[in-house]
Amino acid sequence: MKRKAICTDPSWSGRAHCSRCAIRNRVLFADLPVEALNDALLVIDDLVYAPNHLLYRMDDHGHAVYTVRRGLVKLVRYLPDGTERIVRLVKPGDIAGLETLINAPYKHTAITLNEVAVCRIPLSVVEHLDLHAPHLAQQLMLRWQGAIDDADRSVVEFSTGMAETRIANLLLYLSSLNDDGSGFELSRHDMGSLLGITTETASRVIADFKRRGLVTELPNENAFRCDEKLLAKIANAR
Amino acid sequence: MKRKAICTDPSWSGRAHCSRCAIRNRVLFADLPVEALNDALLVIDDLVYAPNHLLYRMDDHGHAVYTVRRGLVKLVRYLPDGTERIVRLVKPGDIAGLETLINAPYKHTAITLNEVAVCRIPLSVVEHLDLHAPHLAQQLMLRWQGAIDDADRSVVEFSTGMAETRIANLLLYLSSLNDDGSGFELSRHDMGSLLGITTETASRVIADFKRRGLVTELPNENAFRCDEKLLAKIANAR
DNA sequence: CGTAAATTTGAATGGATTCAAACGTGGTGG
DNA sequence: CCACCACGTTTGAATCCATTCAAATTTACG
Repeated sequence: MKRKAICTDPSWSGRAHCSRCAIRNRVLFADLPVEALNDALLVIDDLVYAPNHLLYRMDDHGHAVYTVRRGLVKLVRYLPDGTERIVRLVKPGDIAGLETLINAPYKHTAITLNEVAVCRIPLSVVEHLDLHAPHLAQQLMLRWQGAIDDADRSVVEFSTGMAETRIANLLLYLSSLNDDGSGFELSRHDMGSLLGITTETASRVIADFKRRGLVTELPNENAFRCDEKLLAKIANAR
Repeated sequence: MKRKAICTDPSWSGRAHCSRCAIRNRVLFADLPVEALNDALLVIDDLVYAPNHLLYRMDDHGHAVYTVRRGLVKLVRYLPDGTERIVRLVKPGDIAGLETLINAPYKHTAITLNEVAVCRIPLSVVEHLDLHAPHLAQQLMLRWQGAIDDADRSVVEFSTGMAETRIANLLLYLSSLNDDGSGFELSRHDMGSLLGITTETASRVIADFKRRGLVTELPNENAFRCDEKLLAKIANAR
């Protein structure tokens, strides 16, 4: 049961996020006849997933990309011993599964961390638009570069130095994502597998930060209010 | 003093590597009038740099991308304390400085590791070709995805687990690059800053590998012959 | 041949992991 | 409503691994 094209439905509540969408943005919109756009967007699904839901699995060859509208998605690889390593996080405005555009199978397993709202865009839509709207290539380049930036951050900020430094960098990053201070909480386990440290170490450092007043817990579970000045000091120490 | 367009000079010795070039490949070649191509390629420089030469510096806004024809280039970030962290390696066929295509300043400092041969391609050439040869977009996507693959590798294989595991993964990767076993040697210091460990630890592990017969030194300096079976065992252990 | 740089090795320290147990919280069923 | 269980977090103690600082050794190079 396919719903109607959400992007062209003025009553759709997710409309506010479209300006961040690689497909439906001002530049692209201007180029295309409205009917053609509507045709293409008709098959875009808007989906809301519960936390810990599998979006796609590594090595599957998918036929869709996912633009995240709300929440966080983790891209993970499984190490030879079975433990999971989070390669990077996909935040609102990012696209997961870009590799399908070059006809490669998914290179990670994608799992929601929070309640996540995504637009599922079939490969055929992107290819169709690519022919009729050259500007899409530029938009896609932006997303691609964004993925590289995030990957680089995983190396430099999240996988380098002492556990304290990594946690501080992570907290600063997460709080840079949310203006209001909600929606981007990670379990100690996920922190660990994103930072390349154990769950216990993540817990110890966070507990220590709380005692030192660097972070204060919000009524919201696992949400923090961060003292950005002091955290930055830790992140840049040594 | 500009030399003539190397790509169109049949006597050029680097011609064999052109098939791996994003700009000058079969698909692209077929689409374009020869004269237009020659015009565009005229300003492409082929350059050979000594080891440890700076290609570009982070935060500079450049007007060129570099396709590597021979050798290895390291992309580094400098940590707050001044130490360098290698984010990833650029190998033959890869492009360094892709971020200039979205008009962003360079996101790393690029330094040659070996004697490196590159083609320096001005941004204007790429943009010019982009208009006249739509297939270039697909080629660029491939390079972009390649960069992401390498960044992911930096996280999963080079920044995760014990020092032994990381070194084993690195040696396997390096030996997968060279069929003949030459050209891709790293100093202990560079190994360390790529793997997120100290120079001493890198040295200790390599020395241990040599004693255990996992690698044997070649007359070539810092070049190894690896026992891939045994190294894979170490990389997948635990 | 002699000096600078890179590699190797040693010993002590420090930090993270491991294994274990205690604690808190949410949800289920009696 | 409470007892109980499952699950995530916290804490502890011992061990292991990597770092640090230092020195010895080798290699590169003028």
